[in-house]
Amino acid sequence: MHTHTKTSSFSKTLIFWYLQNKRDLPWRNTTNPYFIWLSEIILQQTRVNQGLEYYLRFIETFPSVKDLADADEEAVLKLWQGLGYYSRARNLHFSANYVMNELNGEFPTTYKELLKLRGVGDYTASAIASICNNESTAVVDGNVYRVLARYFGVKTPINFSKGIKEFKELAQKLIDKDEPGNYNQAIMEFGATQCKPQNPDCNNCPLNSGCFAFANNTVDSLPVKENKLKIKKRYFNYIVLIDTHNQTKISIRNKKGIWQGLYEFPLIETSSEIHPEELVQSEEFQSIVDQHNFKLSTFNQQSIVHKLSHQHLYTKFWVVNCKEKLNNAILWDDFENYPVPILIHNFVASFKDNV
DNA sequence: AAATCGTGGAG
DNA sequence: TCTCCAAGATT
Repeated sequence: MHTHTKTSSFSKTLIFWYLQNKRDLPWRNTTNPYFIWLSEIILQQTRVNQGLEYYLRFIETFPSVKDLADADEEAVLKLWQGLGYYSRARNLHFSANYVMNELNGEFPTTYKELLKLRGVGDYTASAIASICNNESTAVVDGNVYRVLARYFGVKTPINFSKGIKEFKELAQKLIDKDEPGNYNQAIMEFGATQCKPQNPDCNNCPLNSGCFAFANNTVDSLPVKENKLKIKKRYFNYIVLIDTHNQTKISIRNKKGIWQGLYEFPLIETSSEIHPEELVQSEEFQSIVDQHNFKLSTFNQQSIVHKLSHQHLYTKFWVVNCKEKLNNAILWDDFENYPVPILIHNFVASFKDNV
């Protein structure tokens, strides 16, 4: 069989499968580029089940790109809370303003113009352009790597520039130019529900007759990913102040790194777990707490290990009762208005239950 | 160009 | 429990 015939039937089979098996998802009932953009940003590195409720909340809260642009960045982060990779939310808000101010409020639909939006890379620009503008720009996401690596037996590692380039070129050859949007969504949906990472049902697969990995029994080892992720351990000590007026103190993370733009309790980071006496005597603690007017009680003897993709945060929440009214503090009742990492959110939720 | 950015579900 | 990894982008 000639390659052209094989690739053509590959794409047609995918689209045929898709039209019969696609899930009914809200962003599949529109080609409004603003909505498609929202869905694509939300779904970056995020499962459909996790992103779905966020999408519904975002289109309800911000029905148009103008509504999003007019909002405070903090409000966008608050709506994003719990979804992770918070730069997506900040870039989303920045790009909404860019569309309003530089593009006269008209959301772009061409691959080239979409790439200019902060937070929109090759994948997202390809997705929106194919769905909203019928452009033959092939998407390459985690699903596409897997489907192509298995079907065509591509063993190039997918997490280095060589593999990224190679898979993009292959995907671009395969795209159905008559219906690029359907093709792109088809191969992703196929990867998500049929050609799954683990235990795919290969015996009941419309593409198994031409699949390299199925024929060679290498489904489990494709795609190839060279993972040398180093997990760093960090030790966080949050100072949870409680004063005589139902107040506490929070601060914003305004440096680069994790959780930029989110709030947290005053933080003392140490190089290892620290004893209460040592903590109380430290300069940092004394700059946060008035030396003569507090009583310390640890909330958790055992550190809470909060696991990020490449950091493990060994966290203790040190509850400190203050005997007078704090300055520059917020009411506990206002706490829920601030965007916070899920680690902080969970602590406050359990803390409330225990009081 | 490799490291860095969250969170949660599945097996 | 532990590992993988999910509609990636940025630097």
